[in-house]
Amino acid sequence: MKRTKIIEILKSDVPGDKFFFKGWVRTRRDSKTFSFIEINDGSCLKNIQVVADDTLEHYEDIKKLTTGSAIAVTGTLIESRGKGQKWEIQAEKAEIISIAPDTYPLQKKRHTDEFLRTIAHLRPRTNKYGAAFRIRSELSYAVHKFFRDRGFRYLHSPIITGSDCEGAGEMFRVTTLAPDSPSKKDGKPDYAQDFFGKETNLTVSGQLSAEMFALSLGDVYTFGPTFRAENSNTRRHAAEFWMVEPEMAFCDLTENMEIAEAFIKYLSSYVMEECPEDLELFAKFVDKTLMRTLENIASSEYVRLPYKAAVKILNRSGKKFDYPVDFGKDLQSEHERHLTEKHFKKPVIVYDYPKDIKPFYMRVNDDGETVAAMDVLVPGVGEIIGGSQREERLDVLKSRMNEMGLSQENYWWYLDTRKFGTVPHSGFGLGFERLIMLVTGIRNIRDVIPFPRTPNSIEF
RNA sequence: UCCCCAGUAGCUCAGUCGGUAGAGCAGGUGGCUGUUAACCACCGUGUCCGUGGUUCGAGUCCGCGCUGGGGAGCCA
Repeated sequence: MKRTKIIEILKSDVPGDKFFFKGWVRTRRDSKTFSFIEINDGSCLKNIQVVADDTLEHYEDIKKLTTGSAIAVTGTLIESRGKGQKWEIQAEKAEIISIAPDTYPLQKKRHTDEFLRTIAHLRPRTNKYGAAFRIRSELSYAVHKFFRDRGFRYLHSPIITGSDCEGAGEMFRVTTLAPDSPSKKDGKPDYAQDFFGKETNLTVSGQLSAEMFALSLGDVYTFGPTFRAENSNTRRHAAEFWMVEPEMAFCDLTENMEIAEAFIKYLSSYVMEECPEDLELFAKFVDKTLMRTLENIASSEYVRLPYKAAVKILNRSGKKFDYPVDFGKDLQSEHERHLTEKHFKKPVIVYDYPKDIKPFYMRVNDDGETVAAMDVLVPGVGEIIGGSQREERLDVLKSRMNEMGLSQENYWWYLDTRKFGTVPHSGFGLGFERLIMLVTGIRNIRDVIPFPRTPNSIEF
């Protein structure tokens, strides 16, 4: 008999069908002449309750089934006589696959997130983490669907990069040189002897690649791992995370913001539509305001706020900030939080930032002091998207690179696109983990990625 | 990297004024019951994070270190 997943069994609308299924025991309750076994196979949040009578073969062994054990069951679907579940399975055959010893760390009670992080290899077997990672999977699909439906092409940008400065923070070095290699030059590793013949790192962004392809295929996006060697110790940062980076040709900042807003709205609607059961768990146990937040994210008009206007609002707020607000200074977390959580109480897109605090590739505005940058700020998570219209004018781009001390030689291929058929284009980066935090209400990035990499932490 | 907080049984925590550690859950045994984090009775459990100090005496006070968490910066 073919195995059926529990999610399919529970979709039944008539009793009487015979099923064969496998899973892990979540809990067992014994009665005089039979035993209730709740089984979960990870296909959905719900367990299926199995009624195992003492007339079954190996019933003595069935009574030894502990939480975490694995079992295969053949039985008939019947309407449950108890409360709490519609269906249950009257077992005809129960075959024990393995018994988990009583040292199994997951118990039938609530554990702290901190403890579960120490057993990251087992935590997806809990309701909460199972739900989080099913949602993560569904949202990955939704990302592809959103872009594909709009005619975007999916680009695999490289993980190893030779660009010595992608401009987004500290990088992890990639090398095949032995640590004690004698091939040193002026006390530094002699990269000419290295695998690629030059210094290489893990990528901090697929943007530059995406620009090249946007200027060829039109609309493209990347979706892959990204690495930052920053010594960041916060609940919002990881050294390895996944980023979605669309890049659009013939697209200005306004259209860029429209796509960013539509993207977040699509993803939050998608998860409400496709993952109601898993979402309900988070609304119940993690964040009581989650559904209201999601409705807000999915259906409110996002505020468009020039940086200068943001500074004005903050200065007039009457609120004492730890850091002063002033043109030319970047907005601090406390400022972003005030705008999105207190003042507007919904997502806010701040744009046209001072050029001195932004990277070389952002397009200089006509005022000469701001660039066409935008950040999407959401309540609770903060910055979830950062993007810009890219500088397409060769002369302006070159002088910006000079100002910032970047070598044009290393970017000859990047500059080529401004030489040959340059066009206005724009793009942004969305932190995928931050999106999952937003839609689940989970407060720590370490709990939305299977095996988190953070400073001093890479056990799994 | 900086600031703040925490570390006690397998897990979640309590521990008074400095006087030699205890509860729930989990586990074991028995009972009961179409049960729902089942219930009832009984049973065991400790490098009190490590290290140095103060003290007659330290889980408790002080120094240093380690680990974890929160906030800040960096950003997605």
